[in-house]
Amino acid sequence: MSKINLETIAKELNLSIASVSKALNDSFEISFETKKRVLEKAKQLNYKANPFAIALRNKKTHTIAVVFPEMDNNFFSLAIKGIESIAFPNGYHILIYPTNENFKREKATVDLLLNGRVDGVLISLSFQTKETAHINNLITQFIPVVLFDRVSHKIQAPKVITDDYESAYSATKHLINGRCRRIVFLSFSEHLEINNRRMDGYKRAIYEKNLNTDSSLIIQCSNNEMDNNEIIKKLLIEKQPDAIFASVEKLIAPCYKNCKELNLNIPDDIKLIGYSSSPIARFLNPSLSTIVQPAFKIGQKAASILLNLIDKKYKKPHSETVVFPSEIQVRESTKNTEYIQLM
Amino acid sequence: MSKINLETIAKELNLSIASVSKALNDSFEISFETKKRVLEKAKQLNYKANPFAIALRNKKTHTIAVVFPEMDNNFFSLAIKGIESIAFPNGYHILIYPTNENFKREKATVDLLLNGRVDGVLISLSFQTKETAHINNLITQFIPVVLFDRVSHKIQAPKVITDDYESAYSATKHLINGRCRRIVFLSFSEHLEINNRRMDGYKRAIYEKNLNTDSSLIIQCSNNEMDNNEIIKKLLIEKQPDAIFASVEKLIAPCYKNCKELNLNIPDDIKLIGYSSSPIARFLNPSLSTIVQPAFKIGQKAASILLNLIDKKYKKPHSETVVFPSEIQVRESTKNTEYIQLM
DNA sequence: AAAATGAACGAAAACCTTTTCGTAAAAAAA
DNA sequence: TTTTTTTACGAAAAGGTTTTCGTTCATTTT
Repeated sequence: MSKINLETIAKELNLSIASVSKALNDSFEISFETKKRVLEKAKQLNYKANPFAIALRNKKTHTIAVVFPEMDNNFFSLAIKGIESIAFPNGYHILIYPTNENFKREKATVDLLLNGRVDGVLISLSFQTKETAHINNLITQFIPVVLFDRVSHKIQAPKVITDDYESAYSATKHLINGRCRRIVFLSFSEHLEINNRRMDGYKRAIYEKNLNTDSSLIIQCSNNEMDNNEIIKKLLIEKQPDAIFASVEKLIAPCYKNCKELNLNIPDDIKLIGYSSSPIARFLNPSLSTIVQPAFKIGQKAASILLNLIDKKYKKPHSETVVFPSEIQVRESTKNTEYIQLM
Repeated sequence: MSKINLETIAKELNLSIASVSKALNDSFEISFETKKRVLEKAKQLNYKANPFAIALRNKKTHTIAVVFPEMDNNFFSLAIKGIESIAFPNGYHILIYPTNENFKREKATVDLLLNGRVDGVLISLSFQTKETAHINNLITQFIPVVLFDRVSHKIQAPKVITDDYESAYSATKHLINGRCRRIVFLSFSEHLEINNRRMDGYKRAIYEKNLNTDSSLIIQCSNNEMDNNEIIKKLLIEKQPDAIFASVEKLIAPCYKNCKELNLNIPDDIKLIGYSSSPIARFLNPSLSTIVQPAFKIGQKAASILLNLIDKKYKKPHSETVVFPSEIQVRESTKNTEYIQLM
């Protein structure tokens, strides 16, 4: 069965290709009669417009790309779900490019997108990303870009983030109020501004209470699961912290694991809080106090800004930063059971 | 800055468009000298080939689609990660189409793919899908399709699944060995064959031990979180089961929740096991016994079969079914603590 | 009745690339 | 030297669509 195109329909109806195209696009130049005939014939022949011919001609792909660090990550899954909830109803297709937290990979994919494959790009930076020239290239080529969550001030584009400084400050204060004095901050990537905003929120709360002026309780983690496991085990033994603040979700599991192995009771011996988008944090043992980002909303907002950018809905060059509040959910892992110790 | 195309390069070098194209594609027809000049000029002008023109001309998109039920789902996230690990190194782009477990949505997206936007499609059926004509349409149009996890025998295409019957049988036997007699099976979608394979494995184990001949302990769940919560609460009260077997991950959280609310101790009062791809099942309270599917591998295998299909690597019409084994991980939620009751 | 307007459609260019086939000149063979 | 082969390149078609600009014929206006 050979391919059905406009010419096929045109020939069958003794029309020109132009008229068939116009009829299908409901142009005013075509009579009602003819439109009807064309529509019928198109349906009868099961005609499907070739999306590449359309994209080539119209310079519009109706496709966006999402470049993000990690596929198996509750936050990004939810964010992409939010993106999709905006993109699909607006007729946009979504290409995904997980970078696996790898800068080279991120740069390679962004470079790939310079050829006009997509109308716009949503990006959340990788663990390793320190320079952002590759992304600025996109912008230079007039490809709309919106950053979300892991953003950089070096990129002049709209950004959608959460109140990282404030939420980290609150979480740390929550720990301090729970009588914690040696609070470890598990830092993720020192290059990422989101990490530093969270760390600054932590530091602020620490300094406010004059807890420890040195930063020996700020622990740099890696992106490697095994390494992190060792780092956390070592820290539990050497630093003797009374609380851990995990700046990203993936650092939480090794905390549970090592506390269990070292016979450290959460929350009696050590309290634990962390950023998390897992729906089952409340069923962990003990249930985990979390800072929850509105991942779905972040995705939605980022996507809708991107679509507006694509459709040139903004008068002036546009690079607002939208900040969503995170929510702290207090559970057992930071519960104060001091009364037991008093007995 | 106007768009750079082959013509731009051709004019600058006093060559024809044809020669430039051939040079860039390293054709034997072009001299080494000329190739070098073209390559240099292309780099200098920052030339990027238009992917749509190429796709139009070559009838090859280097893009695949993944149609799957749910974005925020550990299994599918991991499976897509596996897909990506094969697709990207082979130069394929990935379009994602979550259906949100909705049949209309699934059909609409599959219909969308009939226009040749992609070279092939990976599909995992939605909760609601009972008929598969839409997918067979794809195959009729010679668009390669590979099914994974949630497959249907009505579709003649390669399939990648797990040993659902066997793993469900083993899991049920594990519960029976733990002295469970009233084992509830939480069925997900009665239309999905995967659900029925798992249910059959459960039934087999039940019948083998002559536990209950009626099927009143097979509980049909929905895709709605609130509904499922009510269903499970009701079942715990009315059926008084001593074990629950959750056929999908999303039914596990409401089990924990309602057991806690009804003061049912897991595993003393009631045991719990379920299919899950969550990395933190072992940190739940109590830690969850799981049946783990090799989600990443499933994605990889499905993708590599699809790419072979696209490249026509198979001599004959190809519709093998690849079955991966699942792994049962026994943890506290099914631990036998009978000795406590003996005391 | 002549002129102006409007409705309905077609020809052709443009979007950018690849590939077939043809051609000219240079090199090799006769 | 003449003929054949090889090397290196160009012209043009094809892939499918949209859009601009004509053109024709019917209708309305003066």
